[in-house]
Amino acid sequence: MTTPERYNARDVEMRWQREWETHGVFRTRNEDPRQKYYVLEMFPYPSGRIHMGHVRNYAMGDVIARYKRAKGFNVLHPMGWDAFGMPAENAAMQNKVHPRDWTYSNIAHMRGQLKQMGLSIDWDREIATCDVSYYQQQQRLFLDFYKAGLVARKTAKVNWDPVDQTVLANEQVIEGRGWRSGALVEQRELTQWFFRITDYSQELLEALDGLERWPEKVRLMQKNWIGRSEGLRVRFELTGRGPDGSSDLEVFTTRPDTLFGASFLAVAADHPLAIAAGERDSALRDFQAECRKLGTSALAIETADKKGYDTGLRARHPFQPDVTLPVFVANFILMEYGTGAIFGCPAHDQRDLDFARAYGLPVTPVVLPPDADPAVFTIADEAYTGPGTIYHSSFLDGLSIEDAKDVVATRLEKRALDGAPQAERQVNYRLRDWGISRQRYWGCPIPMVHCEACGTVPVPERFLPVELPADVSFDRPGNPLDHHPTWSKVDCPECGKPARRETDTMDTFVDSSWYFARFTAPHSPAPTEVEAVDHWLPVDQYIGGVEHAILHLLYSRFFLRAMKKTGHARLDEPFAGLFTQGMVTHETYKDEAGAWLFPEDVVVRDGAHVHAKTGAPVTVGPVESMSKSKKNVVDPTAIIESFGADTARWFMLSDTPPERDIQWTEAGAEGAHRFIQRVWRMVQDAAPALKGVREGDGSGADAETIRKAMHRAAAAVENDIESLAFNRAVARVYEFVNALHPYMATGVSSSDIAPVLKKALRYLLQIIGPMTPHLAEEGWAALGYDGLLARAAWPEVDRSLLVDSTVTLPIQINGKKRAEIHVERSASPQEIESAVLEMEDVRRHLDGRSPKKVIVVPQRIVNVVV
RNA sequence: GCGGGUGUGGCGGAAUUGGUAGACGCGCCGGACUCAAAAUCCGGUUCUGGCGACAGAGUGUCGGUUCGAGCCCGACCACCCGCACCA
Repeated sequence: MTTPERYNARDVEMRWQREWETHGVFRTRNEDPRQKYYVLEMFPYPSGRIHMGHVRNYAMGDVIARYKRAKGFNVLHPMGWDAFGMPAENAAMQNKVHPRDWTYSNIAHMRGQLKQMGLSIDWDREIATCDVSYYQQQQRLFLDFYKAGLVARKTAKVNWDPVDQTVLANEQVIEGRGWRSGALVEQRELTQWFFRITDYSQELLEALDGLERWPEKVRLMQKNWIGRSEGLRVRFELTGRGPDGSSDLEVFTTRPDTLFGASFLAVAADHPLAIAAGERDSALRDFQAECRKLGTSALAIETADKKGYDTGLRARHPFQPDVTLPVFVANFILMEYGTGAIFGCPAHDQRDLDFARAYGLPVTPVVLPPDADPAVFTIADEAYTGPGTIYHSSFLDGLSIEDAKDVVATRLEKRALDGAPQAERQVNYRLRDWGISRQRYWGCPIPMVHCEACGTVPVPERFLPVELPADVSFDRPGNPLDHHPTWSKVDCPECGKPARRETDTMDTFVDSSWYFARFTAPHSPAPTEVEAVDHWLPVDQYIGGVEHAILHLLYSRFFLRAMKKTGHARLDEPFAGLFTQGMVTHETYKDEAGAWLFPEDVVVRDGAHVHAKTGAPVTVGPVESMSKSKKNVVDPTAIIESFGADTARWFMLSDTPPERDIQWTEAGAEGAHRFIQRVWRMVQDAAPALKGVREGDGSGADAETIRKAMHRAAAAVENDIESLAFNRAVARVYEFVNALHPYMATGVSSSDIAPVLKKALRYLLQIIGPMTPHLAEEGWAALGYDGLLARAAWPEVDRSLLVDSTVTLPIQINGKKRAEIHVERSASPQEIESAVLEMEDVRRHLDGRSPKKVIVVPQRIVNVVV
């Protein structure tokens, strides 16, 4: 046996990457007549370096892309950059580098890193959302949406960071403070641009049912986020005029059946009625200020007492004219939901109960739990929200909750108050319109102009793109576009008089809401080419982190609908199949002083973790997802340079199911590398002898064994990749290699085996091709096959070899396995039964007893019951 | 609080969906090769008892259905994730 030198992964990988590129193997044409397959991984933010999460994500996507290509599909597998956003501006402020330069140099570096991974990407379709050619099309979409009534400008409460002088997204507010500045975030009323996503609430909800290849978890999260609830808007007549002149107060409720249990009304601190009342009551104003200050963090909500302020107003109960209810301003009512006002039924709502107890309001149960005694049933400190029968409720007595809701609604709908129905059935959603205004520089400018005479005027298409100015400064807080001396000065497109350009830019989630469509015709002078969108979408398999379960995935679903409405697409749903992969984790390390340590600074000596340089003891902490703050990160480049991309890819696919978190370990990486070396050695050792051999079936029992092994491996891996069970596919490859291994030494020179051995090695290379493409390509060439493996078809599977003609059946006696029997696959139950009862082992366990029953499941099991 | 998920050897995890629990990998133990080490190769590795054939126990806990349960049903425990004053 020859002992070749070790496999030099870096040389080999670079060589094949060049080869693929020269031959344009991964370039995809829209006109290709083969069936299409669109596989997409969520595109990265160009932070500067790829991390292990990217490696995992893109390794999975690449397996699918290469596999589908081998299966004869015309595969679209593009890559781009989610390139706008705050980090570029932070870098500009900290390092005096222009966001554009910072971003594009990051992209260049990361593109190189991704190419090192050997991904089968059509780089001709690469896009960055900060390219003018991209964002000008986005401006066009915005204008079309505007014309179609999908854009609104309205005033809303936003998180305002007083130090950075900018709006922050909810995710950027941590414990009530700006994530960057650490300043206490204020709630401000600002006029902002919105997309009318709520127009599609019902549709987005209903269509979730059709997304069968989405994780149930994500569909549920979206469903809860949209938050549909059916209820009733009820107007309560005030006994006098409200401070704002109103004569009634409208509340929203999902429990009209409990109306007879109402003991108060409450409105939000920002409710118009409350604001009007506050104008003549300074104590109320203080209370309102206190409410606004109240944090929205989980802890604040958990611990905050229910507080209220009696306005002195009284409202009439709709069905009990002589009963009046006090109207409070309360700290637990949200202006954003429903009408910003409720009626409180303490007996059947915990918050209302807490409130009622605090203010001494009556607690009247009106729903009697099943089997409860009405004479005894009382509410203590827990509201009753379960099922039951209505009582203490006049004409509703004896009805079910559902029936009572309907009766109340029907009665109040028919009754007029000030000439309008007193109540109206209403479906309410939690989903809010999508505020897209950001007071930032590094984003897509909103193509609008504010004119004193004409109002808000859209920029005409012929003036697009509205380009970001290059000369901006970051030497003071706030939006650099606002500080720019000339940029916002523009003539009104309608009247020609001096006007002001909109200086808000779009939320970066807008950029990522349609990039998947842009990939289908990335160089088009229009946002999309409808034919191309039609051809490629929906994405057959989308892969990314579950952290986007709501925002990005919901926005994209809305966006494609909006694009359909404006003629840029013809379908509703962007992603037919969604897969959310787990995170990459690593052990954490701390030194004696409690400071975090990088994994490369930690070594194991004599079974103990110590600092690599100082030898000081190191504490091993819990395994957590890789993060810079805890320093438990491993740089993919370091791994690729020492072990090669195939090792990194193989590791990421091995062992752990792709939806779960995977722990990166040094030992695991070495194990993966060992496998790469093993396959390489196996192929290289065999290649000289096999190169001239003609593939065939071989003859004899060993050849038969090999043939079965290869067809089974191919069938199994195919099945595993189709179901995204990469860890199982890996295990099947190991099994196959283990099965082949004993034959390698002598088989290559045996005329019985060599032909089938060669074929088996070809199968092996084709099977591992999607996962470790460089290794496979190297072996393909070594064995003398023509062309590139990357272009080769998936091996054909002979189904007849997948089953043996004989089977081994376990024999249980009273459910315990006691023996096995080898029988023809076709053996009849009767034959098996009599053979089993003859067996020595069986007789011994029967110990003279005669079986009560013998259960024979053909090709499965035999169970003898005594 | 509401919703969802997970629980299998020392570890990551398999188990054709009710039919041989622990595939495959990591780790560990032993052996071969070597002056030695690395690499590689061979063997072993759920636990308990036994030299052994073998026997007993075993998939978070308790109970149930079944000839047969990791898988189905009921009750519970632990951990993880999402949402959360949504009326």
